[in-house]
Amino acid sequence: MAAKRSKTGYVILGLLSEENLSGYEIKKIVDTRLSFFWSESFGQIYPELKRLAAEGLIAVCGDPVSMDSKSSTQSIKYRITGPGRLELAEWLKTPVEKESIRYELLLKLYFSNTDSSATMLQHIREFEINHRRQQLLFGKFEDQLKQNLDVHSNHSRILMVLSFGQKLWESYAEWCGETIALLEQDIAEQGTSSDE
Amino acid sequence: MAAKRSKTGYVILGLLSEENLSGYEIKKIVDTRLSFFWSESFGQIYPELKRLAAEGLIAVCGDPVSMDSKSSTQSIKYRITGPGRLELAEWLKTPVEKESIRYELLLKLYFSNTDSSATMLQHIREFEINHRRQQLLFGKFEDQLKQNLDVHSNHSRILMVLSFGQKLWESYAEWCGETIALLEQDIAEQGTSSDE
DNA sequence: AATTGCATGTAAGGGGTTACATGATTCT
DNA sequence: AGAATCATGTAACCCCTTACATGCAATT
Repeated sequence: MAAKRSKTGYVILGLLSEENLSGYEIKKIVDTRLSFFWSESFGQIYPELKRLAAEGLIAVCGDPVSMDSKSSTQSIKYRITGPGRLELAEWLKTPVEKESIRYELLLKLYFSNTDSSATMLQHIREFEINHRRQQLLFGKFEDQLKQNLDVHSNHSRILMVLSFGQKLWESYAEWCGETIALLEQDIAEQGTSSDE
Repeated sequence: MAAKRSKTGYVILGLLSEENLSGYEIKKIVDTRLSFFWSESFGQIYPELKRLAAEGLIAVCGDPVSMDSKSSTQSIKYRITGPGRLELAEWLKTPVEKESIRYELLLKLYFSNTDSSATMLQHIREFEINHRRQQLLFGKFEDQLKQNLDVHSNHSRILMVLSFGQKLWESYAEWCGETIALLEQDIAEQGTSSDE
């Protein structure tokens, strides 16, 4: 248990605990499988990979056997080490820090007034579209996961995470529907007075 | 419409658009009324107040009436200016940036496996407790708001924001209940089958 | 008189995004 | 050959939190 490290480090350890990956692949996975509750950028991943390697928690895959399929010569694959697994396990035990969530949409809505109904309507519609896209992905992920339950040893945990996302996104959808209706009503009532 | 400023600036402008406030009061309001979807720290607020004042978007309340008495010797109240209101209105129109949400709880759950069920159970119970506390506040806020509908001109908007929070927190509660049950089941099964 | 709370402020540092730079590989 | 994509890496910058410092006010 080294000094407090950034969350990025644990994401890397966590993903490497399942399979050997390159920085690029890690980024891709985060952007797809974890995207609805996490994000990382290259600017964090690559330096952190070097840091973790320097600490001996991960190591470059030197084995020529893993060069099988389509892996290219320039891609640097890492594997997790014993100390790395320990570090990951240790982190899992530490209390979860309070998440600080910031919804700019709510901020705008909070400070808006009746004469900006049209604008807010537009914002919420956009919010709805973006999130509906993600909502569709949940179904796909779930199907994929249930098809090969044996690939990931922790598939039940992943299903729990997915369930969290589904519930949240359902809330989003519900709220969007209701709020859009309210705003449209606002606009209709306002129809008599001046508007842009 | 000055250069792109931090969100803090708009929070300040938004709150000042309703009433004159000091930095300390702004912090208190954010920590209560906005806390479930936003946060600010003094380190952001005070410098931003000065920046906004320098740009002429807000100004120190120089009310000579309250200066003579001892009421406001140390507290510096600000008011929004005409340009400030314009800037706020301008920002309301700009598209909402994609929120980047990070749930460390989900990260841990995602990387956990069957032999850390007890730990995860603990994490989720803590999550449940923390969020149930907030959930109780929603009711209070709603009551307060409905009692004095005339105080805030934009009470309907605030109700929309509250509704968002309520739906989200209901999802949290629901998910916690289900997931805790699953984990308890895991642990029970693991207890009977001695070891692996 | 001393402690606690109110209120403003600053400095350090971390965490994270963005933009840029550089090659290699693959596709057309 | 040229374009697009893959892949690694770095540097600058920004936002934000934390910790600290200060002084006034009210309380005990």
